[in-house]
Amino acid sequence: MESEVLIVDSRGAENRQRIVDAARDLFYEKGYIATSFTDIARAADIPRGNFYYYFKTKDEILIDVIKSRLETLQKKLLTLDRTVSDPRERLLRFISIPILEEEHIIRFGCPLGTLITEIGKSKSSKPSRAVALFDEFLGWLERQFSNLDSRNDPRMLAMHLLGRLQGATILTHAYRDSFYLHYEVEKLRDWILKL
Amino acid sequence: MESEVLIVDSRGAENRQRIVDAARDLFYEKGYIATSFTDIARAADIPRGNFYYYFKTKDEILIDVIKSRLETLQKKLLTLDRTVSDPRERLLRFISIPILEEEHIIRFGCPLGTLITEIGKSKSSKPSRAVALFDEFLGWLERQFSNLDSRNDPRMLAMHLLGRLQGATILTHAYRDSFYLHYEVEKLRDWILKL
DNA sequence: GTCTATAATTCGATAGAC
DNA sequence: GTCTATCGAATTATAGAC
Repeated sequence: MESEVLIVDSRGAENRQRIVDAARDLFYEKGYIATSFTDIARAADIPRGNFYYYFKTKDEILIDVIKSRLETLQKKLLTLDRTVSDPRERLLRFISIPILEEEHIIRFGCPLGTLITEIGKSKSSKPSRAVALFDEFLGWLERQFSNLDSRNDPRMLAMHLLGRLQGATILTHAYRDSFYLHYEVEKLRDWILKL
Repeated sequence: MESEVLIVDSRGAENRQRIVDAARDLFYEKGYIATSFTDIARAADIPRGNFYYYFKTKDEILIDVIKSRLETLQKKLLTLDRTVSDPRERLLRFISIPILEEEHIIRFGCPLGTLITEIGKSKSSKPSRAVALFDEFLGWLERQFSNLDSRNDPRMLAMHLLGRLQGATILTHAYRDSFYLHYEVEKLRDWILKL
């Protein structure tokens, strides 16, 4: 055993992160309600008893999962901002993301859309938290459309784009087939190029 | 007490229907998984014990709920076929349905879309049963588009229309606001008129 | 901070009296 | 066909030893 260990703080923080990562995957694959504490504990390889040290309720985990999804999303969009300067090209890159995630979408739908829809049917203030994920998308899209200097309201163009992708995603998930997703993304490409 | 009673068969069939009706509403408002037998029994005003005489499992109820939704849908589309002869006019009537159901969509989303999405994440053969609801829509839409004699594949046009409505519905439900639904339906109207 | 044992509740489901 | 009583399994959650 070496006297120097690089991983200094292998306590709390790491376990907590493991739980959030596991929950994030399970909420996506099985759904929020269908996922039990036992499921998460097993996936994160953390004993059920110890589990409660980190999270008291499922809602608390959900909040962190949403935060995690938000951070991932922000990083992706920031990368797009940095590597691509033309807003039109950014949008084209954006709509190709579902194609890249094709296999997951066929099996589980959109990670954001299905979560927001499911949470939307519950009471409490959870829905408004989840919708922050769409806000992030729409804010970014709105900025790109603004820079395209179109005659149309950029907010509406943003919602139109997001809505069509969500619709294509639902059909892809429902029919377990991505042929329509490809078709719709092609149509969106044409639409963006004409703006 | 009168010797003649008009309601002759107040047994099985009626109770069964009450259960399906209650389950149908609850699955829509709370979601399938979140709805318990107790919820349905209470809403249908049928004792939990007696409940099992009609349905053994939750899946069996789901099958009948899907059947019920399918019948309602078929009736609506049949009525459209009978009262409107022009396929273009039929399509315009069709896309105005979500507007008529606006309040429900804001609160609970699309009754078909949210069910299919939720069921889609479960195992077993349930998903394919639920997708029959989309099939019904798409079949009808396809026939209308065929009669418009367009250059495009009617199946793709049907999916495009359904997808855009589903997308608009998701955003309406997520943001608890129908302004975008109105905007999108207007755009669809223009699109249909140009076909 | 880690883990076991277990409480408390809810759920789907059954048996059997009426 | 109606209803009560209840079972077994699963789930959230806690108390407390280490």
